[in-house]
Amino acid sequence: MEVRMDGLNPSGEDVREAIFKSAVELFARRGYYATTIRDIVDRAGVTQPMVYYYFGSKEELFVSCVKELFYRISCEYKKVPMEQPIEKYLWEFITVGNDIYAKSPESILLMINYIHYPEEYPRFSDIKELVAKPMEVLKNAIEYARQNGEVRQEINPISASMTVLGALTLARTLHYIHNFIMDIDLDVDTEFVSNQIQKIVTRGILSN
Amino acid sequence: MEVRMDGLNPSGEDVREAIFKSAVELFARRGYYATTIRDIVDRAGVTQPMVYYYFGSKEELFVSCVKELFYRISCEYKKVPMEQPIEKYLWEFITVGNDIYAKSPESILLMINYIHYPEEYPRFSDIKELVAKPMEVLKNAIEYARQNGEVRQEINPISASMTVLGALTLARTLHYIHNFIMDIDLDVDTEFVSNQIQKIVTRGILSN
Amino acid sequence: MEVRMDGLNPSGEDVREAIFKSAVELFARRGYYATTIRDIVDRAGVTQPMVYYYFGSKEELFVSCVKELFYRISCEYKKVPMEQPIEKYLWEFITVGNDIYAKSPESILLMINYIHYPEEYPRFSDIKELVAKPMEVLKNAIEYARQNGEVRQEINPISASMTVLGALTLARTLHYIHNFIMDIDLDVDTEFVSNQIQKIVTRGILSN
Amino acid sequence: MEVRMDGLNPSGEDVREAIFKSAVELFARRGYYATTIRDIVDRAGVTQPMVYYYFGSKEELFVSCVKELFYRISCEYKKVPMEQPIEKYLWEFITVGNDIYAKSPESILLMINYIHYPEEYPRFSDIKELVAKPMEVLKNAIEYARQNGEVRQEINPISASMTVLGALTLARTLHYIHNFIMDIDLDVDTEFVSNQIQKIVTRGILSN
DNA sequence: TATGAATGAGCTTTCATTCAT
DNA sequence: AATGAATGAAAGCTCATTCAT
Repeated sequence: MEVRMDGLNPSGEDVREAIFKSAVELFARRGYYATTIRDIVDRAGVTQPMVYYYFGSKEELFVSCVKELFYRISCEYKKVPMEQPIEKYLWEFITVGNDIYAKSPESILLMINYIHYPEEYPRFSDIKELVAKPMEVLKNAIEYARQNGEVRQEINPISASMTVLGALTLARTLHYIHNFIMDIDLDVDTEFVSNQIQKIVTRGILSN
Repeated sequence: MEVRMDGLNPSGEDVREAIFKSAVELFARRGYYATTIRDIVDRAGVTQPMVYYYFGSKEELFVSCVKELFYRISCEYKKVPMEQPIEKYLWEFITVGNDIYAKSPESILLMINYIHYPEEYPRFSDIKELVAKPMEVLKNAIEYARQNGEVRQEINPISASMTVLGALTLARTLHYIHNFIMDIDLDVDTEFVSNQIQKIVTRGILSN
Repeated sequence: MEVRMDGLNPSGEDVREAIFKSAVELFARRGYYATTIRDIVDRAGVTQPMVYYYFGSKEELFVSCVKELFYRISCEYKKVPMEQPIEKYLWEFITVGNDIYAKSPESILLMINYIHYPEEYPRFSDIKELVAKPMEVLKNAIEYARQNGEVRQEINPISASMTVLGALTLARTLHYIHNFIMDIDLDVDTEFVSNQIQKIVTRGILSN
Repeated sequence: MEVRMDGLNPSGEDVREAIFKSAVELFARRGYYATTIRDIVDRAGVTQPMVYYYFGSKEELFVSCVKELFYRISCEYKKVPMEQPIEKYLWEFITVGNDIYAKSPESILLMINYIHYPEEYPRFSDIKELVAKPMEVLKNAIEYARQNGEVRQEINPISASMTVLGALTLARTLHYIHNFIMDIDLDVDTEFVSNQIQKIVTRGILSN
């Protein structure tokens, strides 16, 4: 499997890419079991055996998607510099997630779902560390601020980061449901809610 | 013709109950599509047609489960009295959820999953209001405290309740994954984390 | 199984009668395999096991219906007196069938279907002679008229009776389809068509 | 890559054809509901999913069969030239049907059954016109002869054609039952009976 | 007589996957 | 690198029938 340096895809890689994209969207919206290979290839405009040629099986295709997305977002999160007030850090961290969600809600959704679905998705040990990465990045930043005395001692960094990510997760999910699936009672403006979450948590953890 | 005190039919309702219980557990852990009627009846120790006799179809069985669980937890949440400091209210609210989770994690999981799974589960318009209920109960309490001046004016009650519920949701899910599915990196002590969440949010929203 | 002399039915026989009636209607319209025991008992307002109590099985219920109907119509046909011009006889014979069809199209339909459906219905050797009876009655009348010189020698009575019954059968079926099932192109006035059939066949077989 | 002269796909269309043939035979003999997909594929020597690959569903397979057969026979009937004495026309018309019946009784049976079975078969509006076609062809010929004065004015062409087709239908059905299903009392020689029917009807409708 | 509850067998249909080309 | 055709296994569901009362 030849490694390519450029961003362009020859006809061959186009097929692979089309499958990948279509798979992410469908796995995200419908889940692993409710998504069929036919759905994926129809949307991608390719034939069924191509999935097996490029990815080996449905499961491997799924793993590829999840890994790739978790890897990408971890990278983005890591770019946020820790050497700044935790208040600002938090906001930038949240913004990174919001931007990705805005660009392709499915990417975020797939990750959310994967976490919130104990057994629905196939679980693979080599995904473990990837799944925990984003939360770890945030935890490290809060820990760092706590060592600086910026954050109260009694605050447990992992719980704090869980609070932030859990809140965002729910907000984005409800937003998605409201906008794309059904008119549930809660209309969520992600921008505004994100801001509120940041305010609440910041004040909740700051020292003075 | 044995007479029973509980109002249930001698054997009839037992079968129904067994199916229900087994369905909640499996739907919660595996999701709707990955759970088969055969799985459910095998675990319940009954035969397939019984599902159709008592519930009509897989979908109706699922709806029954979700409705019932959302209804039950809403009732519990509503019992928490609003006429007390928001700090205490929050703690009691969180405790109610934790207790249910402790008793039957699957019940909570199913509700969590149902919310976090845009299209995986079948969606039914008559579930809408039930799904939104728990969050509404919490929102009303925060709104009430805000009108009392206990909570800062700039705090938006819906966002605050989303923060609480989202955080708890993620905490419980990670706990479940860690304990029941796979040894993911984050070992979560729900008691402790709940306490932290309550602390952070309380401080984050209180007036002074 | 007590034999009853009167036409009244006690509550017991009511159930049996209700099942029978409902069965005839449904078997006639939907056929044997497309009619379920549930359909029958629902329409009859009784419970499923009653069918087995009174008739033993679905098949036996069906046999009862077919036998009974063929027997009844044979009796009616036999009442038409042979000692009259074949032209008049034919008309009376046709009229008997039309009257029954008018009163309960399903009775006639069931017989028609049973004949025209080689394997759809279960076949039972003891039904054989009953099925052939109506045609035999007509055949005998024509044979009688032929011996009298009223009908041409070259006419084969069985073929002639087949012509009459086949024509009537098709007419009634198309009438039924048109009126009860779907607006097929051929609107059939049974009275008028019967008259035509009688005219054509009479002239077709008469001597001079 | 073997090239075939008949335009059919090497193996592909063979499978399709085998399913079609087997379906016609079984639907004709047993009816729609008593025929299972398993029966069809077993007889055809193919696997179950092939039915869905080529026809989409049991119902669509059935529709294909009925449509195709009605279409074929209509075409044959239309080939009989109207510009000849109605006596000869009738004979040729009858012969066309007899030939097809001789070659594959099931084809004719399926059409007969479809007409004589009000609700047993699924009914589709787009089959309506096809079903009425053969009778229309015959009706037109008789109408034509009537305008020429060959047929009496008081004869209604539609009733006359109903007489012919109904008679033939019954004759063929009884023949089929006698020969293929059970030894019913009426042994029918289709050739002879057809001849009789033609004689009776011809004389029945002719002018002088 | 009558019933609510229960069942084994079998139905149509779909799925992930592979083969021959 | 790509495809049309094919398949074994299993899904959701229904049916005629029976059991316990």
